[in-house]
Amino acid sequence: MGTTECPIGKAFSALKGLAHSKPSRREARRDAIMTAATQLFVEKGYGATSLNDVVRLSGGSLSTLYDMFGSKAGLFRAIVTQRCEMMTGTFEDPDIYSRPIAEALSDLGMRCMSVLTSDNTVAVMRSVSSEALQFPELAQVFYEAGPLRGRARVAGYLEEQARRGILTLDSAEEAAMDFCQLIIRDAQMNAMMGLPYPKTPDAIQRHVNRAVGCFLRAYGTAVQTQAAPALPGLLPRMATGR
Amino acid sequence: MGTTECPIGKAFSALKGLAHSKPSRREARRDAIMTAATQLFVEKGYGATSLNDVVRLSGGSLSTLYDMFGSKAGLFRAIVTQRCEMMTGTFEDPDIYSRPIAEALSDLGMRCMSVLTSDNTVAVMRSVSSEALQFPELAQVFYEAGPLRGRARVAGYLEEQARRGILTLDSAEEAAMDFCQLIIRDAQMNAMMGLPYPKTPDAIQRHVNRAVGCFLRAYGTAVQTQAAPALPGLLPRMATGR
DNA sequence: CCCTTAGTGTAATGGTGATTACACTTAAGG
DNA sequence: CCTTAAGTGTAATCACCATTACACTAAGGG
Repeated sequence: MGTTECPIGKAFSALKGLAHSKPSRREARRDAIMTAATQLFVEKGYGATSLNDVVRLSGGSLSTLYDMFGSKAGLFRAIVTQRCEMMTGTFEDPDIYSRPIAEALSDLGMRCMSVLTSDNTVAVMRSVSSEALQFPELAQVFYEAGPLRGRARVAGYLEEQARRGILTLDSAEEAAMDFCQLIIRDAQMNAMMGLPYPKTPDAIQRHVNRAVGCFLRAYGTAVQTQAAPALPGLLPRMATGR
Repeated sequence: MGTTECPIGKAFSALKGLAHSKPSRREARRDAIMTAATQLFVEKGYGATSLNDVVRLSGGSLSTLYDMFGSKAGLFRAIVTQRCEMMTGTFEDPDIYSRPIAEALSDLGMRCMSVLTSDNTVAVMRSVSSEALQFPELAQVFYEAGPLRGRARVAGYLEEQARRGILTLDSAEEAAMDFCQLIIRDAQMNAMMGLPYPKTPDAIQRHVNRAVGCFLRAYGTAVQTQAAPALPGLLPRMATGR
């Protein structure tokens, strides 16, 4: 069809991912290659995957791959940055500010865990750290897309709660880090190394609630509380500022 | 050359069961190869290091290398397990039980950080996670030598303090994990990825104190005021509003 | 001095895999 | 239908590297 012929538009839509209606052959090829390559990199690792493997799985031809990505490294970079972008945005929940803090934190915590232990993220982390020596730039890309952004979101929330007198903090960033660490714990590292970590929604929820309890004991504005903060029972207490 | 008595080398060979006095040429060769290989694996990664590189650096010959380690993978395994063993034992300090808790925890925390951010450990972690797909057994070796042992040590200490009524915990293991995470934070991950993390003793000390404070707020047995802080920077935050 | 054993050097062998070259086939606009 | 450009398949090219083979040297005990 006589849809846009402009090559610039094409390049643009390639970058943006969506834009025009035309899957434009090239798009399709590109996607197929990236999908296949991602799968293989995840399964066997970057080093152990040959481009012939990729092509065999994606269909199409080696020549096209080179035409599109320039080199194996280029393909790798494209995939990692693409998947980093995917990680972003899972933290959005405009609703948290209107909910009781324990509930909101639990929600943030669950999102945090779900992002961090998703196959995609684990794969990215493994790739990035594995190839950190060959592709140092990617660590930066990952850092900005993941930890930095996620933590900023948490910090923003914590700061607001501090303003309301519900939390007591000297630095929202520091507290946000603590929060994230308490949530994540060793799940991140274990996932990367193929060691076990909590996987069922149930186990995760239980773990998150525990972590939230711990965090609130450390940062909740002091009322002399130590009584077991089973999550639901934790809510009422917040009414009295200090 | 240098066949003069090296007590350390001797102790090493004693470990292996061959208690005989000879540093035996072979020992020396073995050490030289492992040292060289370690350096290269750390610098360039396992995949990017060729055995010829190793031999070029260590002196000696490829044949001997094969005679001793059987294959590249064998050499890798030998190195990783050796360095895992090195990680163990840095946590020993029989003295902690007699000191104020904040001080003891700070000490544990410092040890923890120093083990975790040592070049050696970072290298091991990077190697293990990089090659997790090819050598899944190594993850286990690492886990038992590192996190498991370290945490057990911390848990033991915490348990005792709970018995004394200084801490309140439902599970010493859980609390120990929380402690370790608060200490380590993202230093571990960042180190692996080549991103920045606190390096100067001063920065580390400051960070550890902060983390210990946080931990004690969460797990210290509740009294109106936090148990006497023996460390500067550990002062209770209750007083300081913002 | 001879023999054995461990260690050395060098040069195959064999395989793998990134990258390129090239001749061929589509797709589709004009 | 013809032309052009993109996409395809296959087979080179070129390196690199683990692994092995082999002929050689050093050391030390007898």
